[in-house]
Amino acid sequence: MIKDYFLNEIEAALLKAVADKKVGELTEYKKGTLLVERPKNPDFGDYAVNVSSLARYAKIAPPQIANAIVEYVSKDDNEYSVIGGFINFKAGHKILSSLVEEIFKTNKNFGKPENVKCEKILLEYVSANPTGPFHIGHGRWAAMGSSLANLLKFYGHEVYQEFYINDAGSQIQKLGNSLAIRIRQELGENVDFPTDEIERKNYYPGDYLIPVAKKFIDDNIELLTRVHNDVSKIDIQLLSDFAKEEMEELQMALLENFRVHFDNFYSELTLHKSGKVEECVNKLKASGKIYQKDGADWFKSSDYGDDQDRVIKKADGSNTYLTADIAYHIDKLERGFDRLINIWGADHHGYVARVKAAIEALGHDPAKLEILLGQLVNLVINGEEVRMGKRKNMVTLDDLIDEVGVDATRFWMQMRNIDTTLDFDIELAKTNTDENPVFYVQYAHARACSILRNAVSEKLNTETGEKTPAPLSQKEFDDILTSLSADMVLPAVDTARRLILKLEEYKNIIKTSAETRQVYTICRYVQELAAEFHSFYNANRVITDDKALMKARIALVWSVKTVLYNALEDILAVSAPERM
RNA sequence: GUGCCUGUAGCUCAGUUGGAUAGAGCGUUUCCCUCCGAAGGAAAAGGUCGUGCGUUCAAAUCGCAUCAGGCACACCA
Repeated sequence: MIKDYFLNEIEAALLKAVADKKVGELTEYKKGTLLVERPKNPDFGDYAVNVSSLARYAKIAPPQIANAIVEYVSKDDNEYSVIGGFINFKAGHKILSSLVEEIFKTNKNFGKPENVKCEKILLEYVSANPTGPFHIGHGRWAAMGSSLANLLKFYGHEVYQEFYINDAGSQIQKLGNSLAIRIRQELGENVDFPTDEIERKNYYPGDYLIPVAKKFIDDNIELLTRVHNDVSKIDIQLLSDFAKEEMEELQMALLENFRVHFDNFYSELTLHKSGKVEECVNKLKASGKIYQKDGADWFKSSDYGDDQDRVIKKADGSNTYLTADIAYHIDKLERGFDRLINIWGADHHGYVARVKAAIEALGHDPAKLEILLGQLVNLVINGEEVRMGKRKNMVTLDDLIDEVGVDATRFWMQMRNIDTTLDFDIELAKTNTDENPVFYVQYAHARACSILRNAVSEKLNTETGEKTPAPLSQKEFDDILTSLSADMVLPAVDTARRLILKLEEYKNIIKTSAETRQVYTICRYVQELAAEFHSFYNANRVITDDKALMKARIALVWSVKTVLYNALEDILAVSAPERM
């Protein structure tokens, strides 16, 4: 990266200057104390280093230090200038043109860091209950999680994506009971969900079980005849399982449509059935961190930083949700992953301490578990926030995608920092295309493709009917793609410095984005690159009579197209159309 | 009451382990297509970085306090 190159030059020069005692009283320099930054004012240069922090040891003024360092720098065709305590750096043509060559050589792999220590990562996200359709919040985790997986893989890790199905517990009974009511309604009985608020909480009154009820009736004509349409005679477990499977199918289909591809769906139920939960409880008991109180078994999680102890086995002998979750995380670790990354909604933040506590109590390293807490999504309709909840007529993720499309939904869901509450303005995302950043970026890609098409197409004058030959023959164009050298880019460098620097930035964005798990920086980057490209396009003609210049600019356009495509399609899973 | 997240332009948000004149999009105003996609570009206006103290050469960034909003505080899942 250019910034690394620059820092290396500065540090090497500084060490030489120190050795020659030219930096006041400074006698040693530890690499890494100087930081490269972006000058606020681009006129100063492309990158800068502030040496002021050395002043207290050198006992001379920062400008003197800066000048001393620059004396020792090997400049090549790059520019170095000193303003105050800053050493500014302006990349020369060599660096810039070879960057374009690098994009051509690496293509799909442009920006992939080298020498990454590959970790085997289990990324768990969404993990919804199979009791209903996804709501909008799930969409955020689905989009972010799948893109994070793409990013981490590209970065060089091995990523296994898993969805934990919460298919155990009382909620499944609730689901079965709710389906029973819907079936009875379909069979013509005059029944409905309880109107009492507290009673109603034992049911899922959403409309979504109506089609499930219809399907159940179609599939079970014999059974219904046998019981004379008396639904109460049907085993409730049968209804629960039926509804659960239907919901799971719906969820899985939606995920695929949303370009989210899990490697595994892990059923909580199988965890209980396999005895792993019980095994886990026994191990915890053996560790001596369990005590009895009020007839329940308590885990002393407060010994590991939790603010209070937690029940692991209820007085009635059944396990809590936490118990299964502990067993699940232990199972993940035993499957040999180096790192577990979970995306959880912020409403689950209370669970972080207790799960980590249990991991530690069972002899594993809690630092292996990394939990990304995401703030929730608010839906904004007509400028008003609509609280999301599991209630009737809620807007489902499915509805949202129908209205807005997969591309826009994915982009909007991940364009904000995970720490901030996301306001999803449905009107804005669906009606107002020009306020939609995803269109802006896609437009840049389509425009780049269009220029590349025009470069090899003959032109027809609609008035005279005359044809002018293509600016470049297909062979000339292919030659650029197959054997572009840095020298060929040189004619375009002066008018494209900002664009090339922005392309270069992609390498750094990939690195920091992957290391901090913040995919939204890629959404921002892609908008910035699009803006630079639009600006470049308006200021410079790509297809011109100067063939060398044209080829150089074609190479740039191709580079932009490639980087946009890689970021959109391969990481964000947003389509990069060639025409719009 | 306790814990976590947030507070930056009229609105939505950036601000890279503290650095030069705090940035972008939308909205407002003014320009730019006989020529590669105007779904675009160039420019202007718009700020006490919630507030107050502190740390230091330097604070939107770090610490403390405080105000405001969100989320969570189960032998539910």
